[in-house]
Amino acid sequence: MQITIDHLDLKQIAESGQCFRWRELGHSRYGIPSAGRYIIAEQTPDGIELDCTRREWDGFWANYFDARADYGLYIDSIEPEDTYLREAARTSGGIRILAQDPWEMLVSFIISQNNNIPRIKKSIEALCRSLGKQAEHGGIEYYTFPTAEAMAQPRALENLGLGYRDKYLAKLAQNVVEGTIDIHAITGMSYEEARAELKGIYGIGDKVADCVCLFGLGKKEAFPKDRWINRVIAEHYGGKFPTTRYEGFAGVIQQYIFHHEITNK
DNA sequence: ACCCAGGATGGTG
DNA sequence: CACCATCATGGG
Repeated sequence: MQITIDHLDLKQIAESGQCFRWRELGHSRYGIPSAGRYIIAEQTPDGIELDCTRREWDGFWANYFDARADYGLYIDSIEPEDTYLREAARTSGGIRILAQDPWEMLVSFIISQNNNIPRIKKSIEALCRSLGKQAEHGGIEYYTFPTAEAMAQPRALENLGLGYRDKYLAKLAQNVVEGTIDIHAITGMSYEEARAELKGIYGIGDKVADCVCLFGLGKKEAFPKDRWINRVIAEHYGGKFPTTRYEGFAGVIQQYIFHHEITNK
């Protein structure tokens, strides 16, 4: 079905570093898995074309693409004299904050630490291929994201190229299986509560906690600061970014900056 | 061969 | 509080 929507550019989202499992099937055409579902999306002049029903769009994918939010308002709120940010929004204004699976975000962003995006994708692919379940959609074969139970099996995380992060993931998976970590409970928390709870998990600090909040818990006020963002804050904002101006959606602004940086340097 | 990566931890001053 | 070595691995 055809969706008419502005400020949604699949290519920009695919290279925005928030999703690691989109598969490029052709020019501006992607296979997208999420939470046990799968969709094929293609960019059109005034929106996107999806191989799902209206019911599936209304019930799941509209939320996934944050389609009910007005990103024009976010862009228009940018400080007019902030030429750097206006330029970032100009090159990256097609990004939306995807509502992804919290468990997948936890695992993915633990893997992301001190790592580069191509290798993050490879590690996650290896994880899914080894511990996920084989599935098929529209002739495309793929692997689902592994459950905590699968990842908690002894030696399950060996030989996947995860590096030193495997011990964080093993502990996380065990705690989720035991019930020591309750992801559903965290989903129901405020940003501040969820962030504090996430930071208590072995291997999760400020940055990863904010990524999970932003991409997995729908907390658009989260503003993850990685090396790129910190560099921009130092070079363009005198060491302090005015997040209060963008109250409630600073994470959207953060994505414009991040994408603008990694695609132009 | 070298530097770097969507950082976090544990130790030290 | 701030700094700092260390952590696996491989992309560029």
